[in-house]
Amino acid sequence: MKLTKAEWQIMNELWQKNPATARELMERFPSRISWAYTTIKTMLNRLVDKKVVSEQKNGNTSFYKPLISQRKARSNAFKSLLDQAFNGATGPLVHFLIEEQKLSKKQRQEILEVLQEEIKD
Amino acid sequence: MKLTKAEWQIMNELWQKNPATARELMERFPSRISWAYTTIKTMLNRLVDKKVVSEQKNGNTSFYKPLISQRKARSNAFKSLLDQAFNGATGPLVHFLIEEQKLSKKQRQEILEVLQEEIKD
DNA sequence: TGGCGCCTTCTACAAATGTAGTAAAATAAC
DNA sequence: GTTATTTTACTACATTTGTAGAAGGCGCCA
Repeated sequence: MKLTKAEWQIMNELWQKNPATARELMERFPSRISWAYTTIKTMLNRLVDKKVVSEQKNGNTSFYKPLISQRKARSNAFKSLLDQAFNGATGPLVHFLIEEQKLSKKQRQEILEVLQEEIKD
Repeated sequence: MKLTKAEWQIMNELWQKNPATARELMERFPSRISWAYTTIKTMLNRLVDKKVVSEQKNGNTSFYKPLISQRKARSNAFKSLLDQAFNGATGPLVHFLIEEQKLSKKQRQEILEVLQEEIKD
């Protein structure tokens, strides 16, 4: 299930506050995102249509919950990027990651630690 | 400059064969992509509009060239993913990469080496 | 010199995306 | 109860994306 940019913004909050109402989400958005309330509702409706989010009414108000995990969504997005831009190969991506100085020294150090941990087995 | 999925398919070939005519690109596409010739032309036109590709006519025929490097395009795409799905943090991505077993042991080892090299300074 | 085949430019059109307004219904506040 | 506030459901509309057909122009061969 492919999420659009705007949908990601919604989902990113929804994963944090789960379940949430439209207004709650609205309030949580960083100030750079200033959508009309109805815009958020529209997005949520579409996400419900896409079966990415569930809607549960309590009285007149809808509560929304993510139906896919952030992990899963990330996995999908990651895989798309890989297929699309890196010909499906992790190798080039990783090389790229490293060579492009996308990583600060600190980040490298961090990864190194994770890796060392991982590799130990 | 954001590329769409279809645009990536074009660009992926164009980076390989540069410059290329629309028909050349068409012939290079893997069989799973079977676009009408005019579809390709449309995509190319849009890429030219977006200033991602240049068009040079030789007689009646257009030759196209990428105006951005594959590397740069990848960098952009990567950064978008990072912002969108990983809150801009490389850390989670890498964690994810590792945990999801996207990386073989060999790849991990390889990265480790690169990183160690890098960090030494 | 009339076709044939290929190239180009224009135009088209449905689906997806971003963004919201309106009106009516439900709820809260007095 | 009446008013103010919130929420929902519907509708709207421009842009972008995916996909391509139609029509006209040019070179080449019979």
